[in-house]
Order: sequence, then C-alpha cells, then structure tokens
Amino acid sequence: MTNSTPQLSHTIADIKAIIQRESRRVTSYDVAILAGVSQSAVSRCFKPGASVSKATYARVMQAAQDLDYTPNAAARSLITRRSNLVAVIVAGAVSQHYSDVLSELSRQFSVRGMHIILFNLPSESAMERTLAEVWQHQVDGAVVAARLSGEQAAEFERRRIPIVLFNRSLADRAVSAVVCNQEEAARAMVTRLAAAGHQRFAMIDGPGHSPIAQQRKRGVARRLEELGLPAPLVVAGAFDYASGARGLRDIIDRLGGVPDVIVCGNDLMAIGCLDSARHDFNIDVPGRLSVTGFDGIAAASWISYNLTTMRQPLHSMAHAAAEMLVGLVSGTGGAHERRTYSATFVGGGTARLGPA
Amino acid sequence: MTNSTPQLSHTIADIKAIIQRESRRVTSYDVAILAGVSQSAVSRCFKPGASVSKATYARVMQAAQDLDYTPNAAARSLITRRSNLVAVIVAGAVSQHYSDVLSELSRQFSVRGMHIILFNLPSESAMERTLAEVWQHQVDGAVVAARLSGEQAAEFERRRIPIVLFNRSLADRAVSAVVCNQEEAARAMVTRLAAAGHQRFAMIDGPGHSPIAQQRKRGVARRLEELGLPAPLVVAGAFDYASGARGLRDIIDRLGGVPDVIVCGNDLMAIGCLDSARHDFNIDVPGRLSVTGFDGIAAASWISYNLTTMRQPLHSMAHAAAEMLVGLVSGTGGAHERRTYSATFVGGGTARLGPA
DNA sequence: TTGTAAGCGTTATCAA
DNA sequence: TTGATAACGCTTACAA
Repeated sequence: MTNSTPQLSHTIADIKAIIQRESRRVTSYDVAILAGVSQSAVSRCFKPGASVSKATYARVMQAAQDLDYTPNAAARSLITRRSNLVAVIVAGAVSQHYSDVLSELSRQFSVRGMHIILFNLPSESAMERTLAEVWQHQVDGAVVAARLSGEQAAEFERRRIPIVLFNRSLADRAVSAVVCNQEEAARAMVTRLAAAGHQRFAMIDGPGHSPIAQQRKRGVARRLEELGLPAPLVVAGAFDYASGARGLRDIIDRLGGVPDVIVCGNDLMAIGCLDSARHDFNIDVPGRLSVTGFDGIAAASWISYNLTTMRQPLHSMAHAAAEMLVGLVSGTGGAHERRTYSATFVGGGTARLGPA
Repeated sequence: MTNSTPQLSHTIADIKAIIQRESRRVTSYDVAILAGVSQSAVSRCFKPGASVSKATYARVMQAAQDLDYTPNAAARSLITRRSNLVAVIVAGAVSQHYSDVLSELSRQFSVRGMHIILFNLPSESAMERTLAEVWQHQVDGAVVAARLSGEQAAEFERRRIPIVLFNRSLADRAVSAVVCNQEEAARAMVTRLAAAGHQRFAMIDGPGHSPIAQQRKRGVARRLEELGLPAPLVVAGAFDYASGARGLRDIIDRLGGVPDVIVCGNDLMAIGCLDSARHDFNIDVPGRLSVTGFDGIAAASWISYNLTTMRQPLHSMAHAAAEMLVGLVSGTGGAHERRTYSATFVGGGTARLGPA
C-alpha cells in the first residue's frame, strides 16, 4: 500500500498532525496541499479581485476553513509594504476625553480593513521614544492628537507615512489636520455673553502647554478687546474637575467678589467651578454669576449642570480624520488638507443670556 | 580615480540616494554596508544580549543613526513568531467607561515593549468577524473585555494565543481572568442599606446581556432574601444616563410612590436617577429616597452627586491584567489564574446610612 | 487560469 | 566575535 498519489493521502487530520508536530502555523502551503493546488493559487483566493476559477476558489476556501487558515499579516505586509495598521498617538490625559473619538476612529478604520495601534504618551515629552516604536511597526499612517514638532512631522514625511493631526496644528509646516476652530468658538461665546450684558469677565485657563487652551484664551481676550470691554482676569487651571473649584477660589480672592461671568477653558473645569460656586460659596448661578465651558461633554447636558458651552463636533471630526487618512494612505487623497469645524453654541442654563 | 575600495566609496549620501531611487526602506543591509560589517552583525546589534564587540556595536549604531534605520517589525515577527502586539478587544459601549483602563493597559504593555491593537466591537455579535482579524495580526496575546463564547476561547487556546478576560468570565472553561466580585459588591451594598433601615428596595437593572448587570442583580436579590426582606422591584435599564430617569419613572408608576432605596446597576444610571428625582420629581434624596450606584466613576464624586456607590479598583485590575498577560506570553506565567478584586464601599451622601 | 520562482527584511544556525 | 546561508509566510511577475 504505497502512496501512488501522495497529495491525496494527505487528509485534514494528517496535515493538522504534521503542523502540530512541527509546532508551526498553518500556512498557505498547507492549504494548497489539501486543496491540491499551488501555493500561489491559495494566495490569489485571498486577494480580492484576483483571477481564480470558481472551482479552484471553492476548493481552496474549503481547505482553508478545514485547517483554520488565516493569512499572516506580517508576511503580507513584508511584501506589499502595507501593514493595514494605523498609529493613533494620543497624549495621556487626552485619552479620557477622546474615548469616543477613539471608538469612531476604530470603527471607520475597521470598515476599511485597517486597525489601530495605540500609542498612549505618558507625557507629551515621550514623543521621541514613541516615534521610534511607530517606525518599527511600519504603520500605513497616523492620527496624532499630541504635540508634534515640525521636525517630527518632517520625519513622517521623509518616511512617506501620511499623518492627520487631530485638534492640533503646526505653524511652520503644511500638514493635514482636522481641527475645531477654538478661537472662533471663544469669540462666539464672548459675543453671546456680552450681548446679554456681561461686562466683567474672568477665565479659568487650561494647562499652559495646551494649544487648545491658548486659542480659547486668545479668542476670549481679543473679542473682549474688540467690544471695548475690560480684559479678563485669567487664573490657571489644568482642565480637570478640581481646577474648577480652585480657579473659582483664586478669582474670588483676587477680585474680592465674583465677576459677571467665569469662562472656563473646558467643561470639566466649568462643572467643578459650578459645583463649588453653588455648594461651597452658595453663589446663585446664573443669577449672580454665569459659568460657561467648552467641549460639550456628556456630563454638560446632565440636569444638574445644563451647562452653557460650545460643543465640538468630535464625532464628525473623528470621521473626517479617518476618511482623510485613508485617502492619503491609498493615494487618492491629494495634498495636505486642513478641515476646520465650528463649535456650536449650547444655551444651557448656567449663563444669563437674556430673551433668546 | 577608480574605486579600489568599494565599500568605502559608499557614503551616507550615496546610500540614501540609492534607497530613494529604488524607493524602498532602509534595511539592515544598508546599515551593514555603511558600517562595513555583515548584515547579521547589524541584526545582532539590535538584539539585546547578543554577542557583539564594542567596536562593531558602535560602528553599527552610528551607521544606523545616520541612515535613520529601524528594524522592521513585520520581518522580525515573521521569523521570531512574536509580534509584540497585544489585542485589546472591547465591546462598543464599554470603551467609554474603560478609557483609563485602556491607558493603563497601554502604559503597562509599552513598558514591556509591547503595543496594543485595538478591536472595538460595534456590537457584541461582531466577535466572529473580529476574531478573524485578530488571527491575521498574529498577536502575542489578548485582553478581552467583551462577550466570548467557550468555543471562541477554545480557538485562542488552539492557536496558543494566551488571553486574559477583563471583568468577564467563562463558566465552562478554565481561562485567566481579572474580575471584580460584583455579587459580593451588591451584597455589601444591600447589607449596609438594610442595616441603616432600608426595607423596600427597587433596582434599575443593566442591559440583559451584561453579565455584570446580572451578577449585581443577583447579589441584591439573594442578600435581600437572606435578610428576610421583600424582593426588589426590578426595572430595565441600559447603563446610560437616560436609563436612570426612565427607571425612576417606571418604579414610581409601578409602585405608586417611591421605595426606600433605588439600587442602580451602575453610577451613570444612578446619576440620571438622582437628577430626575431631585429636579423632575422634587424628591428629597437621601431624605425620602436613597439612591446608590456601582463603579465609582469620576462623576460620582462630584459635589453635586457625592454618590453612595461601590468602587471597582479598575486601575489595579488593568495593571493585573497586563501583568498576567505578559506572564502568559513569555511563558513564565504558569497556568490559568483568576484574580478577583473586591469593590470598596463609598459612603457618599445619597443614601441614609445612619450613624456610621 | 494556473504554477514556478524570486523576493520582502529579518532572525537563527553553524562554521570559521 | 563574525559572516554565510537558510528559513519565516506571503505576493507578484512571468511563463505555461
């Protein structure tokens, strides 16, 4: 009983046993043997739009299923030079606020057969080290929601890895970005508040290194100046809940009383400020003091807060970022593009806005 | 002026030009040529603990830096069968709550030179499709915070990919997991409430498919039974803010009044319930009605809420999950281990707890 | 439509 | 310590 037809002697169990014994992975070779075709035929079956006959395709797919075969992404990426991997680089604290941005990015990329490698910077300064790891993984592109220097952006370009900045920009380089116009948002907020009669503005700022905080602060200051109103009292904050209460205390200390309105650098601080004003200081908000935020986070719309704020269209922005990056990766995306979104005013109930 | 010593004729600029022209990546070969050593010498320089002379190492590293060389992870993983990639599989809604779990996992893995590929399930049912993508990427392990069937867990085992379940478990299989004892937490909550005199319990449940919701519900029901108190009125919820208000309304409708306490399936619903009770129904909490949650999210400790809840040690749990998975991947981790954490009681101010 | 064979960029083995 | 050389598992001309 010799094997006159060796390929037929290989049953599913045979092949599986061999693989087990050699403790290796199931390869397209194994599938080819089982299906009685060449290895390249197997490869073609897994490439959309390749030329394979219906019969071959069926046999190969059956064999692949029998063996639990899945193409090896590493081997594929080695030859195609496409990893179908996208780096998402976020700075530590950011990831809290951006969790649904991450979900949306994940969904959008996954629809296009791409997946996210997450690079979570412990601190903004860890970028250099992180980039070294990014290069290793041969990502097809990157969404960057963290501080990137011009030189670092240049290195992406040199390596031909397209990037899309998320709510960040780069003064000295043309680079694709999706941003929300923070200065415009701040100006719009001031305009509404001023129109409703607010005159004495105070502001709880975000961390000094945050460009978003800077832009919001600048927008507030400039618009006030244009309107001929006094410059705002600005106190420091860190974008977290505790900063809101601390900021309020600082403002009261410095002013010896409350201003007409406290414009907070983000919603989280506004909520902290609001809670402290009402419960620690027994201040009537909005009766005696108006409090506003930026972002439009979920908690801002909770009944207890009903915060007056400017909402960033984060979902749309995430969608756009994914779309742009996919365009750049596949080469259909043209040149550097910058998409700017506007925040929308959310009336809320923490500011005296007068008859609407 | 002929090139009598060809290898010396290759300057950095020469090599870079060649690479540019052939539009390929910088390889260890290029570095080898520039450094005047063999390709395998270069490879060894990038392998920690390999045997290389100091002089060779220095020359190679200099050349690598000159050319911006980084080892190609795909090629490496092909031969080593280690991708240094870990899949983190989470179900859509979960990712909101778990954003700092994700941060912690990312930090822990990154310290060990591993990175996270994110798989965000749009719905719990998309697991099959997702797994197919997981196999392709040859991940070294996976943290699963989503519904996994016994068969699916078995497939991980067959492929020798270690997994750690996060706040999930599997009845019919031995599998590593990090969990918080939800039933115990629920029982502890009921015990405290009962001791303080609460008798009529109502509960806003989580979504039916959530094991966490089931365990919390069971804990509440069983402990009440043990204490000889009436079974709770249970209404449906979906773990979101709006469910809290809806649940409260349902309870009031069904009861024609308020119970002594509403035990909510999580903090988000408790906050919604609390807001609605105070602002829609003008109910004194905790004076006339106690409201409690589970989880210990950031908002629970905000002044406006100061929620009575059971806090899960998510940070420690994430740390443990990463540690366990790294152990399993590197083979030092022993067998299936299950680490169970206890939630801690947070007194808060939304329940009448009597003299502490 | 199919099979053959040459890479892709590493690591691992084994002499030297 | 070093350098040839053989994998790793795939895609892609090219020839049949």
